[in-house]
Amino acid sequence: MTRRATAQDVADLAGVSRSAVSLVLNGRADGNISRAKQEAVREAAEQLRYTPNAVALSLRSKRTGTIGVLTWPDRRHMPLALLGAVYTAASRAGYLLMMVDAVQRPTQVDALVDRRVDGFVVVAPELTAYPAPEAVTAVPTVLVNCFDDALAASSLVPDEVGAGLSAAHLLLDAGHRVLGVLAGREGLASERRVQGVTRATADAGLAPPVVVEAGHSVEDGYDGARRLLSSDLPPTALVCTHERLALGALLAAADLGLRVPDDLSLVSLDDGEDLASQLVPAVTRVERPDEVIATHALDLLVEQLRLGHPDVRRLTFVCPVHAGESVGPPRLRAMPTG
Amino acid sequence: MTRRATAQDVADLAGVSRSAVSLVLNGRADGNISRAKQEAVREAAEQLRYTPNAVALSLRSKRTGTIGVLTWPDRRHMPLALLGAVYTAASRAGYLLMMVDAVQRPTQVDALVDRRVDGFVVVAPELTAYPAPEAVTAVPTVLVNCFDDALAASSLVPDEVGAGLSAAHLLLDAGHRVLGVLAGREGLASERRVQGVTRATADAGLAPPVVVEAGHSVEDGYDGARRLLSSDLPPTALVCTHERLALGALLAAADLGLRVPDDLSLVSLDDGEDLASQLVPAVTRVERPDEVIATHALDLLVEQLRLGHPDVRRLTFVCPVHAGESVGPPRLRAMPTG
DNA sequence: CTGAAAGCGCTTACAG
DNA sequence: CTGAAAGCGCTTACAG
Repeated sequence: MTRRATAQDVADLAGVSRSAVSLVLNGRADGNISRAKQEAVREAAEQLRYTPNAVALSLRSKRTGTIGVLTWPDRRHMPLALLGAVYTAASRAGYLLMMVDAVQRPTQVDALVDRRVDGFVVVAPELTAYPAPEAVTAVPTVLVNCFDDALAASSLVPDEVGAGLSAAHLLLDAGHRVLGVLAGREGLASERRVQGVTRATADAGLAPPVVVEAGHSVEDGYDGARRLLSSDLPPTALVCTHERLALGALLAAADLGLRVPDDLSLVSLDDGEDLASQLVPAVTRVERPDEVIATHALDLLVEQLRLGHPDVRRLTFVCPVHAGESVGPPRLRAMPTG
Repeated sequence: MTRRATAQDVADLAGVSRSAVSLVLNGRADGNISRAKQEAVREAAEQLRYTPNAVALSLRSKRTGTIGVLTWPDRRHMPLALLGAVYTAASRAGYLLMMVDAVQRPTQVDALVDRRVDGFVVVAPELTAYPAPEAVTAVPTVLVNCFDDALAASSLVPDEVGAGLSAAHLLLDAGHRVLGVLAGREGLASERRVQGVTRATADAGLAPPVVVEAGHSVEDGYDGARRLLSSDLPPTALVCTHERLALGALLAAADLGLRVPDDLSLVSLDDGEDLASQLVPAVTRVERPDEVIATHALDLLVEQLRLGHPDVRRLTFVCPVHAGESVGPPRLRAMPTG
C-alpha cells in the first residue's frame, strides 16, 4: 500500500528530465536521447517498478480504454454467455468493462459518462425494445439483443421468428402433425418464436399449434405440459420457447409415464441457460448464437472507436439447430390419465 | 458527441473565476461568494448541463470510486448471485465495478492498479484456495468464497462442512439409515460437503454413506444416481453436493419408476444455480448464503476504504436449510431392475 | 541531443 | 468577498 512511483521519481533516479522518461518508455527516444541515458531510464523504471498512472494518461488523452456495459445484473436475468463473450472481445482489444444496471432509475449511465467511458454496449438477456437513456448518445453505442429505433446506434439481434420456424420444421420433418407450444407469458422473444412456429404449421397446411402461455419457470413448464398432454387431442411434440419450460415438460412427461422421444418429442429454443442440451435425454435445441452476436457487437464498437465515426447497422443473426435425442417420429398412443 | 462543458465554460458564462464555480457547486460558497454570483453559477451550470469530469477529479483526489472485481467470467462459472449482491452493495455505497478474469495469465490486475481502483474484491464461484496475484496488495482487498492464507486480506466463506452436516441431518431426522452421496469429482466445496455428511452419519453411529464422485453435470448426476440406486443395498435417500447433480438424480429416479419423495428422498446443496428449488417436486436444499456473504464482504471493503486502515477478518457463514418437497420417511422397497 | 513549459480539468490553500 | 496560483501525473510541441 506504499506510494506508487511517478515519472518524476524515475527521472530523478536516472538523472534526466521527466520528458526524457516519457520519450524513452514510449519508444520515441531514438535520435532524441543518448543511448546511455536511455539505458539509465529503463533501469530506473525497472527498479522502481514504474508503470504510468492511467488516470493521468486518460485526462491527457481523453481516452480511458473503458467501455460501459448496461445490463440486467440480477441473478435471474444476467446474460452470461453474452457478457462472457463481450468481456473476451473487449479484453482482446485492450478495453476494460464497467458494468451497470440498464433499467435502474435514476440511471448510473451519467456516472459512466462522467468517468469518460469510450463507448457503451447494452446487453439484454432477451430480445426487447430498449428505450436507451439519453446520456448514451455521448459516445458510440451498440445494442445487443435489443434495439431502439429512435437511437442512432447499431443493433444486433437474433432471428427469433426464424428460430421458431426451425424448431417447428424439426418436428414437422419428423412427421409430427399436432404440435403444442409452451411459451413465456410475455416478452418479444417468446412472441416471435411462437410466430415462427405458427407460420411453419401454416406453411405446411396444418392447423395452428395449441399455444400455452405458461411462464418462464420449470414449474410453469411442468404445469403447461400436463395441461397440453391431457387435452382431447394431445400434441405428439412440443416446442418450448425457453429452456426451463423444456425441463418442466421433461419432468411432466416422466410423471405421466411418457418416454422422450418415444412417446413425445421435444424441441427447446435457447435462452442462454445452457440447460436443454445438458438434460437426459439431451433436448434438441435451436441455439441463440450469443457468442457470435456479442463478439461481433464488440468488434463493431471497437472499430467505431478506432475510426471515430459512427457506422449504424441493424444486424440479424441466424439461429442454428443442435440435434439432441429428444426428437423422434410421432407415435399414436392412448390418452394418459393425468 | 459534442464536447462536454468544463468548469471554465461555466465560469465564463457566469462571469466568475473557475474556483468560484468549484466552491458553489460543492456547497462551500456561503460566506465566500455573494448570493448573486452563486445564483449565476448555478444557472450557467444548469444551462451548460455541466457535471465535473470524474477523471480529473480522480487525478486530484487520488480516489476513483471504482472497485476491481476479480472473478471467473465464463458462462459455466460466473457466480451470479454473488456478483449481483456485490454490484448492489457497491452501487449503494457509490462505487462502480470493473470486472476482470481472476485466473487469466498474464493477469489484468495490473491494468486495474494502473487505473487506480480503490480496492479489490475476489469473487469465486465455489469455495477454493486462491493464490492472489501480488498486485492486489496495492489496495485493500476482500476475498469471497475463497482464501489466501499468505495474504493480509479479509476472507468470507460459507461453512461447507456445516452444510453437509445439515443436509445429512435432514435425512437422518426423517428416519433414513442408508444415505448415498452424489459428489463432484473435485473441488474443495464438494470435499467439505462430503466430510459433513460423513461426520453426521458417524455421529449417529451409522456406517459411512456410499459416495459417488460423479462430476458436475446433469448427466453425471443421472449416471451416478442410477449406479447408486442399482446397488445391492440401495440408499433410501441421496445428498447431492451440486444442483445439477440433483436434477440428474431426479431424472434418473423418474426413469427407474421411483417417486420423490415416496420412494426416494433427495437433498441438494446450493451452488448458486437457483435450480434445485425450482424443480418439480421442489428439492429440499441447504443454501449457500451468497447474498449475505457478498453484501457483508462489500460492506467490509467499503468500511476499510473509508477508514483507511486494513482490518483483516476471516469469516465463516452458516448455510440455512430450505425445506422443499423432496424429503419423506424411508420406504422399504423391492430393487428396481435398472 | 536535452530541458522547461503548456495543458488535460479539477479543487484547495493562499493572497488581496 | 474574490481571483490567481499550485498541483494531481502524464505527453507533446517548443526552445535552446
